[in-house]
Amino acid sequence: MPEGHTIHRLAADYRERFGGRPVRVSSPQGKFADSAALLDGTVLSRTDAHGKHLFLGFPGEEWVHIHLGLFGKVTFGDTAAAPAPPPTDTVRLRLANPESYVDLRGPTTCALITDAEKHSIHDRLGPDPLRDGDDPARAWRRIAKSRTTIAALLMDQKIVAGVGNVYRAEVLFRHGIDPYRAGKDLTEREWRAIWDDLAALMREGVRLNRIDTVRPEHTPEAMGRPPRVDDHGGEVYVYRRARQPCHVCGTAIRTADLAHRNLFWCPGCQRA
DNA sequence: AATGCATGCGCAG
DNA sequence: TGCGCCTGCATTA
Repeated sequence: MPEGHTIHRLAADYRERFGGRPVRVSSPQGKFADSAALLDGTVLSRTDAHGKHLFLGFPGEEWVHIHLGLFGKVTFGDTAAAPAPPPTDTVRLRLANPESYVDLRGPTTCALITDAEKHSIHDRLGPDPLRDGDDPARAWRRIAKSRTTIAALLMDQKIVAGVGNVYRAEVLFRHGIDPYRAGKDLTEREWRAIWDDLAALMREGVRLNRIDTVRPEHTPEAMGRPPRVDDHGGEVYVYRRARQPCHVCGTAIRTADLAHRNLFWCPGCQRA
């Protein structure tokens, strides 16, 4: 689940269901129990998201800092009709009010932090295409002088915040860029196009709560092919499609290990 | 039952 | 560069 769009969507959903009124806070699994007890019964005042970091604001300038990592999951439920299910022993954090509950499992981070600590997290993150006013030029200054591959740079949260393995693969495909090209060999125009595209794709991701990257002219209907939905729930060009034919040119999609993550690309459409 | 794998990241060396 | 950490699911035996 978790790339930046998921986190921004969660910030909105937590705020909508729990914002502005007292909330029950607990940690059935125990690792957040002390902090949960401090927060229990207080008001969730605001939420924020930057890249893959989620922040839940409580009185006294305190925040719950959540990072889902690779496995973290969040489940919302309605309790107006039926009571919330008993929390299992893996629920790190549960918020509840009379209408709703939300369970957090398996996060890399769930910690109570100060406003100053939150600021230092923002400081070490790059601009986020989903944050209004974030400046792509900040990322460009670093990309333009880097010998690192653009595939690695896009995953570096200090450079750009919120891009994960799916958006990385898909946006490079959409712009016909070889993932192994060095950052310094991109043009500023290419970078701006990537940034603008990420902003649009990720906004759509927030709205639909899934990742779709296939342009209208390449949908199965437009190309006269049978319908498809990739098994992670969206429609994509290359992500997890190793050895399958490219939807556009038919070349077999390639995969390689890049810093312990699977990279996918079409050697036909993405040339050096 | 055991294994492998996943949309992530921080740390040691 | 490799390792550990968080969990659930699908696949293999």
